[in-house]
Amino acid sequence: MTETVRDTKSARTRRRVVDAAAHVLLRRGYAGTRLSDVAEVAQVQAPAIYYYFSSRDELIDEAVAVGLDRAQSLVTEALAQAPAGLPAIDRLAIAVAAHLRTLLTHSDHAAAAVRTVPQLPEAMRERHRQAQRDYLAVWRGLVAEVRDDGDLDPALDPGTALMVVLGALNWTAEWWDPARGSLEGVIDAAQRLVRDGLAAS
Amino acid sequence: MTETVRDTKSARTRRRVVDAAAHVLLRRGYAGTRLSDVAEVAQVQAPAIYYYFSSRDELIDEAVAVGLDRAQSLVTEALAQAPAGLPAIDRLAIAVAAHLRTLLTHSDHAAAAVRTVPQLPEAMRERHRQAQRDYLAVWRGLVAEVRDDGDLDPALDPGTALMVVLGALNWTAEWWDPARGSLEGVIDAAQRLVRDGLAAS
DNA sequence: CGCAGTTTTTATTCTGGATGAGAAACCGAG
DNA sequence: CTCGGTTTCTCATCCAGAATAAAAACTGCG
Repeated sequence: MTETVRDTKSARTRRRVVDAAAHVLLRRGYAGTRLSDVAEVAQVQAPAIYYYFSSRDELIDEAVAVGLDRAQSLVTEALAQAPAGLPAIDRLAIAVAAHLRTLLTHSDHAAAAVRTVPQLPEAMRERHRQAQRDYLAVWRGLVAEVRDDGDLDPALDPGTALMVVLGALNWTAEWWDPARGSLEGVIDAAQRLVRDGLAAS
Repeated sequence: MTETVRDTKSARTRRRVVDAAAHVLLRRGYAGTRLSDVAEVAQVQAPAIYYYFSSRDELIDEAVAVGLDRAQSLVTEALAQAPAGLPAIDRLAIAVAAHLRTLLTHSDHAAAAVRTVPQLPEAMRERHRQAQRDYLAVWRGLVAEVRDDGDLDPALDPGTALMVVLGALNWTAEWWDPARGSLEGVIDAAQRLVRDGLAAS
C-alpha cells in the first residue's frame, strides 16, 4: 500500500509489459494475444513476463482493468472540469468527446478493454463486470439528467438509446484512421448525431 | 454451375459446418475459433471438416463471405420492396431495420463477418474488401440521396456520419440480449436516432 | 565481494491444426 | 439383394507453436 507507485526501473518494465499487452490485445483479440508478441513489443524476453505475472490470463486481466479504469477516470475528469451549471446535453457532449479521445488516441488499454471484453472467458469477464457497470452508471446518470432537462425525446427508451450511442462511439476504433480523417472531425460528427438524435422533436 | 445447389445430405453437413464456424467466430473472434469447437457445434468430428475445407482459414473465409453476402442481399431486398417514391430518409430507416434484423436474428454469419473483419489477417481481409465496399456503397448511396433531399445536416460530413451510424448498428450485437429487450425496441431507437441525428437542424 | 532483485537461457508440457490410412455409409447396376 | 465403387467420415497420430517451469546468469548497490 505504501510505495507501490514509486517509479523504479522494475515498475517501468512492468508497465511496458502491460502496455504492450494492451497494444497486442487491441489488434489481435483475446485468443490472438501471444506472449511472444507482447514480449517483442515490450522489448523483453517472453519468459520474463512471468516474473511479473503468473499467467497469460493474469496479464490480460490487468491490461483490461487498466483500460476500464482509464476510460472511467478520463471521462469523469473531463466532466469535473466542465463549468458548473452546464446543461446536461452539453455535459453529455463533453463525455462523448472524452470517450472518443481516450479510445482513439490516449489509451490502447481503454480501446482494448472496450473491444475485447465480449471475447473474454466468462470468469474473467465476471471479474470486470463491476468496473463496467460503474462506467455505464456515469453515462446513465448523464442521460437521466438530459431527460430531466426535458431534452430527451420521450419516445426513446433511455437505456436502449444509451447503448446505441455508446456503440457508435466504441465502433469508431474499428474504422477511424488517423491518417485519413481528423479526430476532431469524428468528435464533431458524433456530438451532432447525439445532440440531435436524442433531442425531443 | 449446374447442380451445386441440390440439397444432398453432404450439402447439409457442409452447411452445418459453415454455420457452426460463423457461430464460433462471432463469439470467439478470429484467433479464438478452434476447429474442435466448430466441430462440436456442427456435431461432427474435427477432422471431418477437412473433407469439405482444406484449411481452417478457408472455412473461416467462407463463413465471412456468406455473411457479407447475406447482409448485402437482405438489405438490398428490403429496399427493393419499399414502395417507389419513398423519401430517402425513410429508405434509410428501412435499411437500418434490415441491417439490425440480419445482424441480431437472421444470421450469425453476417454478425460474425461484420464484427470480425477487422481482426482477420491481411490476406483474408483483402479477399473480402470488394464485398465490403459493395455493401458500404449501398449505404453511401442512401446517405447521398438523403442529402439530395435536403434532409441531411449540412454541417455533417456524410462519410463520417455514415460510419458513426453503422457503428451504432454493428455494436448492438455486443449488448443486445433477446431475453431482455425486444428487437423492435432496438430498431425503433436506432431509427429515431438516425432520423433526428442526421436531420438538418 | 556478495546478495536481492531482475532477466535470460534452456527445457518441458500442452494445445490445436493438419494428415493419412482406412472404415462405414451410401448408391447404382446387375 | 448384393456387389463394386464412390462418397463421407473416423481414428490414431504427428507436428509446430505457444505457455510455462526451472535454473542459470547478470546487475547494481551496500
